[in-house]
Amino acid sequence: MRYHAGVSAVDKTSQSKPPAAERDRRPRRRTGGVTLREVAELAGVAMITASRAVNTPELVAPATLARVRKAVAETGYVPNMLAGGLASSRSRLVAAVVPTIVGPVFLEMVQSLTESLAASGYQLMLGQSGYAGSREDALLDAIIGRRPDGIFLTGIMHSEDGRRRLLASGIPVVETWDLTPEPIDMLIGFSHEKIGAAVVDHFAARGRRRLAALTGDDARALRRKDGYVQAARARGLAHDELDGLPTLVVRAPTTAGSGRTGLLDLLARHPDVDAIFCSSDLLALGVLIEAQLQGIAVPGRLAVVGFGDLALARDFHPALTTVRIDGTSIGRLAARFIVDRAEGREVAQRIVDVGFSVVSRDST
Amino acid sequence: MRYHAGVSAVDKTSQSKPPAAERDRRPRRRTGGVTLREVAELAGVAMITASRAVNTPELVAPATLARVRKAVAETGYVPNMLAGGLASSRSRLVAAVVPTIVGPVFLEMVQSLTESLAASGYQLMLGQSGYAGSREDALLDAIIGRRPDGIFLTGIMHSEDGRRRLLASGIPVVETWDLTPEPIDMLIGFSHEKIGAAVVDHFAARGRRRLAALTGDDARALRRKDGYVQAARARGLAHDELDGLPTLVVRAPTTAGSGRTGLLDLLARHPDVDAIFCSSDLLALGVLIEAQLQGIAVPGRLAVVGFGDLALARDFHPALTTVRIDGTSIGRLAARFIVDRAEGREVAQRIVDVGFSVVSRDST
DNA sequence: ATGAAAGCGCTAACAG
DNA sequence: CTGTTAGCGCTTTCAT
Repeated sequence: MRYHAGVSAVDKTSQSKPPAAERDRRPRRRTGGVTLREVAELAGVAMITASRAVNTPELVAPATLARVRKAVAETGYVPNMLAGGLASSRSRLVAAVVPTIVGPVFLEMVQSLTESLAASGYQLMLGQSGYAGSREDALLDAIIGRRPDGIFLTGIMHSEDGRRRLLASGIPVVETWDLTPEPIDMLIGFSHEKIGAAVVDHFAARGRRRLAALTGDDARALRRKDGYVQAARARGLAHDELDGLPTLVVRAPTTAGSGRTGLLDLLARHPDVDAIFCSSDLLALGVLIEAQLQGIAVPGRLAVVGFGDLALARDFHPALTTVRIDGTSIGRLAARFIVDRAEGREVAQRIVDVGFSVVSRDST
Repeated sequence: MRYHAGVSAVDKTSQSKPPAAERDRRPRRRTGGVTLREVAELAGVAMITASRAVNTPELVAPATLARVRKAVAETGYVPNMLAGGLASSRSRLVAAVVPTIVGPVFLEMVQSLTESLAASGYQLMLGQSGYAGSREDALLDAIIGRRPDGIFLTGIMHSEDGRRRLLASGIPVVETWDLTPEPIDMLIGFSHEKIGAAVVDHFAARGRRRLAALTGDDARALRRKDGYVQAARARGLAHDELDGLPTLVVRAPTTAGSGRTGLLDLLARHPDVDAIFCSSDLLALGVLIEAQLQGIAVPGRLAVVGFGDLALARDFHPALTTVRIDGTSIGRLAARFIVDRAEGREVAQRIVDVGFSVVSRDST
């Protein structure tokens, strides 16, 4: 349509008022949405007043507020939070990093985090690092570049470089799902070693003497296994010839399929095993499925404990004894920590051990 | 008080001197990070050149590029994408709305979407609408306000108001997981009715005559059930006295627990049922568990079909026949659509029916 | 290939 | 309670 004049035509722009759209002088992009300026003009107030009406209505006189609200409704104004975030250094964005979203263990946590944040007007950005943590570093730049008001990490950040960059960014960080004496910033976790020990207690209390472990090969699962083996040794439950316990390590992410084959493997090598601690409920479910198929009575001849407390663990037959982590609490607490920080409040307790529970059901 | 005391958390590379540090005129906040200006100064180029070196290195002379890169490395500069997004109207953020992240059906899709987007430098924002869709409207403002480069919707946006706002925002939208002749913008889906019909075919081909349905009460599951009942009627498989089929509707989200009680309910009322279509794999797994407990042979006396193709469906015994949706493809395709749009390319086909497949296993 | 100027849309700092 | 002013950090436009 319009040919961009732009050339010649000196046009000193006596910038008095918006010229009648007759000639565009310096064409600059306009995103095209309704802006606060238009709302303010329509309401007959200054931009900042319109801004206050939207963000802190309690600071605005009722009559003014009503006029601005009317203008907002008429124009369909939606605040540009990118601009707002830039001006105020508050993006109201929180980044979460999970190894993978598939695989049910972290879901409850992410769900609770999303909801709690949404309730405070924050939005979640999701990043997947992969179990290997390979993408973690690239993710970090993508995340820090968005200047989120908080970063939620599943697990501890081990890479020195990652820690440094996170620290340098000045963004509040919550590490979760593990414990360490030196978190980057805040920490909400539990002890994987203690879980292993608690499972040994559970088995021992039920008279099991021949413990075994079936575990995924990710770092935290292996630490649970180590805690389990240690505790078994301490109780004199270790196999002497093994200098430990019969253990089978399978590739993460774990599946019921590897649980099924894992059981067969384990029994082939150690037929007298009478208790298995699995590093995930899926693995444990696989063990239960295969045990049933093989006519191995659970809990009669074999006791099984899982990890994660899937909904299915309760509904299975036999119902699965498992270790429960309260993901909902972790998510909610993390959201509170981050929002508190973002709004300038001090977080009283920076390291929280949320613990775990062994949910005793029919499989033991 | 070690971290985040306000601005500078680490020693900022002994930068020579912030110019004109003494003549403070009007104090204004500084977010405290390294900015492009500092990089440019250190490299001895204009800001815009530094910007080009970072974003479009092919437009910059090699020597200049090297100097800028060095400055970036020395300062630890991370571009502020909020500022960049504001200036360029390209946030490189994509919003995804799912009913819930818990409940495994959408996960595969979200995972694939996240990864595909990340590969193109885009980040996912996650929003949960709840099955009722109640929060959908509030979510919409939160999303539009962030000016994402694309919006991914699980399901069709039905609310007129929502459609209007989405349209008005001018943001590319991908609706998924369903079909409609009039999508807001782009659509990647499949027919729930046809799924119901395909399951009837599957049962009929295996000689089943007494079909039943066990279904969650969310809209799409009910449409699958309707397609199922219609097709059964068309084949003369309907119960005359019921004017349809034995059907039990349970509250979403569905669980194995409701599958177990559902089976008992259904059989109590219709003992002759020989095939059940469940609206989710979890429900179907519950049916399998309870059937085994009751000594009902599957598939001998009862055939069972699920929906979603959980990993566990394959590993169960008997392995579960189920309807598979290729969430990975949907996610990948959606990412491509959105990125193409964001980068100004035209999307050739705006409506895609990805279909589904009935994965035949031992439960039928 | 590089640069100067002019904002993107909004809010923090002061005044009144 | 309302307004003025000056940017947040970056990229676009136009000009070398």
